[in-house]
Amino acid sequence: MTQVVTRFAPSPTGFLHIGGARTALFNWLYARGRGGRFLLRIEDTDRARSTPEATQAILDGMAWLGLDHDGDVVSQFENAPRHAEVAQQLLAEGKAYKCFATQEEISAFRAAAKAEGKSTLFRSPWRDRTDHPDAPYAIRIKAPLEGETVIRDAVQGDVTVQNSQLDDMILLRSDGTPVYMLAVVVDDHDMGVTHVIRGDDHLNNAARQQMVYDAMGWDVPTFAHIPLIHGADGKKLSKRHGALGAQEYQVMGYPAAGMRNYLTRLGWSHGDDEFFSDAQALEWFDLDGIGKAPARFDLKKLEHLSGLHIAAADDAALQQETQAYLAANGAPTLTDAQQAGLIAAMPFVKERSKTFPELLEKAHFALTARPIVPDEKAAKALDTVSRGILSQLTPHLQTGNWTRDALETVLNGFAEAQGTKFGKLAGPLRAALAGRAVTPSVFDMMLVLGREETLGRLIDASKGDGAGS
RNA sequence: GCCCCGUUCGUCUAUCGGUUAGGACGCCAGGUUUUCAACCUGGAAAGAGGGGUUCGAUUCCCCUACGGGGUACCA
Repeated sequence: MTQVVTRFAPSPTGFLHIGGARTALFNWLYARGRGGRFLLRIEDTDRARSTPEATQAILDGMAWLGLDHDGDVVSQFENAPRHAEVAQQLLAEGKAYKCFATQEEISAFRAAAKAEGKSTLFRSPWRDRTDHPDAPYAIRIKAPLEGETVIRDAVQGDVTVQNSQLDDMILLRSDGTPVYMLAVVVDDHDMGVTHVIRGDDHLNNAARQQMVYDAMGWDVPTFAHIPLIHGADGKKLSKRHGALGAQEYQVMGYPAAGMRNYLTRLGWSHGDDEFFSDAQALEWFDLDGIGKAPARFDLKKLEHLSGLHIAAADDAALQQETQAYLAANGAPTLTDAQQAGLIAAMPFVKERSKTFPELLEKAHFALTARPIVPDEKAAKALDTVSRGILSQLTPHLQTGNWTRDALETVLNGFAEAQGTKFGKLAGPLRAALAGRAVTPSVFDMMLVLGREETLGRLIDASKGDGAGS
């Protein structure tokens, strides 16, 4: 049993696309779940469109998602000499030939063929000629004219393409540079890639690529062409569907674990399992669980899974990720006091938040120092009557144990004495302690804050300090 | 134009000839409740259309429709 080797091979022409992120994730899952290797190759042969910034953006996106690769990042462009060498070998073996047709001739042919409604497949007249002129030439593969090529795809099944539908593709351009179709095959072979998991936009091309494998006598890797992700309207994902870049989801505050879970489940299934850990995904992921139909991106479900992952995550890890979220947004870093407050509040805020901005909002009480400035909704809860009640309550909290049970006894007793229920007290208390209307339980906040801070805030509020009234 | 692929609730999906077509998100109605989140109970909601094959089709085959992809000296 040979070791599984997968690879992710993006073109560095922009950020890490959400679809690309999923492709990378599938490759990562497949390799890592089997003790294999996951490689990264940048397809930068298009010099005009490739930029170092884009490469970095892809690396950053993968880092956010926790998709670590093995070995160095491979530059396809740097392998150009090797690609040319393969083309020359094929030429020497008579499996490829020199084509002197100019691009003008070819496009003129195609235009004419199209006008007549005939096949635009270009049949080079140079395939069998030996009377070569002294002129620039491209190297074309000598593809079989008859028969069929079948791609044994792990997701799509056997896909048969008639060889008559394929022409002799160019291997090396007349300027000596290799074409992508040659480069992928050579690189994948040289890198020892055993499983090519990629978008199904490459499915048809796989037939042409297979011809190169065959001509070189190389083993064809296992292909798995996965359907692309579509937008909510079923059309190809584009700008109008919202965020396309994987990292935009980090900026919006989704946890990487939630994103991994969601993306894994999008177009792949393991029975009815919806919410799972990385360990489970690694154990369960397999090619035959991948669907053949394109899936639509659903933000609501991502949000739901994100909430479950935040709730299940380790406090310290969440602390780190929350700060990374802040950094990704260019927000000021947390002070030491805020960090301490956040970690103390974490157990109570994580189970009620779906995203980091929501978590931060609910942790506001632990991130802010006196005097607490209430927001609009909180201010409404701190009217004159409420402030009066809070000032009456304060003395009751100056003695006794500072435990949940003790506090419940005090507050419920106080409410009863006031002829009301604790529910009526909660609003003003919440507003006084957090300056917000949406927070964790008031008891939890009091415990996090401690007696001194709690009393200070209650006194502030009952005096109207910071309330702006 | 030609070629390839796809099509189960609004969405993600299960089903691998025989099920009251299951689950999840979302939605609706209740419940719980100190806000939010979570949670509990119940509900509405699907096999694109048409032909076959078969005792029996969501499942196998064909056609149509719709969607996607490919058809470059782009990647």
